[in-house]
Amino acid sequence: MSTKQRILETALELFNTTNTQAATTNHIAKAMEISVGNLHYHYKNREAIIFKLYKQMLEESTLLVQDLPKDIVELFEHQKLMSKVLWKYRFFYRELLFLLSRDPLLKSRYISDNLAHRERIRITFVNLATHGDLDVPIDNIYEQLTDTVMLVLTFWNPMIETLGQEIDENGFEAATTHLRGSMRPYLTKQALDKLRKFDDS
Amino acid sequence: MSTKQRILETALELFNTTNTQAATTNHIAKAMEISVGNLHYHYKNREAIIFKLYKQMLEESTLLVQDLPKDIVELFEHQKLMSKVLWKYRFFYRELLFLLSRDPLLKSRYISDNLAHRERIRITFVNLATHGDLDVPIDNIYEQLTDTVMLVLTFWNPMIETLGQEIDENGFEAATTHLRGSMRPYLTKQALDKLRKFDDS
DNA sequence: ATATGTCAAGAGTAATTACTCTAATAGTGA
DNA sequence: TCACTATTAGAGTAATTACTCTTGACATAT
Repeated sequence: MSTKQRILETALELFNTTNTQAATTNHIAKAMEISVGNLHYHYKNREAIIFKLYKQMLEESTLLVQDLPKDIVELFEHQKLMSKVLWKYRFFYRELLFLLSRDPLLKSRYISDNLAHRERIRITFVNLATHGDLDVPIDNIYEQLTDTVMLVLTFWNPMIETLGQEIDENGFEAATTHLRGSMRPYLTKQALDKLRKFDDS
Repeated sequence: MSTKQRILETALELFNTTNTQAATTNHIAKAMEISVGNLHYHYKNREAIIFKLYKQMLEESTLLVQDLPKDIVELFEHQKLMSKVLWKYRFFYRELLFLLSRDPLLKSRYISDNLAHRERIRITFVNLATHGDLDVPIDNIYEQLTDTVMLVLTFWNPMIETLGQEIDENGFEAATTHLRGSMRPYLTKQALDKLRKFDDS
């Protein structure tokens, strides 16, 4: 593997186990046994590493609009994928607001990505209604559910940590359960049937 | 006002406008025009200041168990109070996980407080059901709603910031709206009536 | 009056951070 | 082979951080 990629992996590992402030570029270089000069040859500074990790995470998780989940099962399958990414890059969500306050570029980039993400989630719920999985009595239920998903995706793991529990790869199941609970009042009989089958398989 | 209290206020102001890493003890001292020596006479280090601010915040927000909201209106009134505190100490929730990772003492303290807080919220929902404001078909709805409240209280403001919106004192109204939306499927007619009157007054 | 504790100033410093710079080596295409 | 570019090591450093230490002013208690 290239040094450039190894730097990312080592940084990610250190960021996840400690935090981005404690893991300086000097530490990262030492941990992977290369010189500081070498590290700085590949990445200008730590911000650049974090930014690259962010973009990498984005590539691993973004669904294009045409590939949005069409029904309830696809939605929960997609959430399974997301949970892996959220675990892999857990340092990022742990420190999210702090990181954004230290890097204006990352901040503006994250915000515009996040707005787009929010819109895709909203569209997904409209899709679900169109496909008869969701029964939406009032219009602003879409906003309601969208906000719930945003909160859970971004902050479920951090919340778990504030309750003294260690998070792990599978810990997101609880989040999925929570999301289902939030949607349940609006799920149709058809959707519930699909989910039952999905759970059995 | 005592120097000791002025330090807290200045630190809070700086923490809120930038972040806890950028606001060093040297900066705080300079901002309030006292010497570093003087600042360190009153507080051992920055961690001590943050810890004190945390305890202050706690005092301003904790309800004793006997004073828990008894019905839906008291609940939302309490949330109004909480929203002021969340705004006043917004730096804390912005950086929550980062701060906990840097200070083990704060971490263990916050976690035990938070667990107690969670329990009080759960009890409040049981209270609401007892008073006929909440209709709970399945038992785990209590957990569901408790998790929702925890997420919203702790992370609503941070989420708003990740969508590019500035938060302010009144910004928590949206959070309240969201919470109501989450509870709506389980609110009784009686509760909805109370809320209508509450909104009019 | 003297002693004692409190509060404050500010100079000084060890340690750390976030790099830069130079020089050397390895690889690659002409 | 030679020229050039890419990669790497590691010494060196300016700036910052997070304090400590000494000194002195005041207030109060004895």
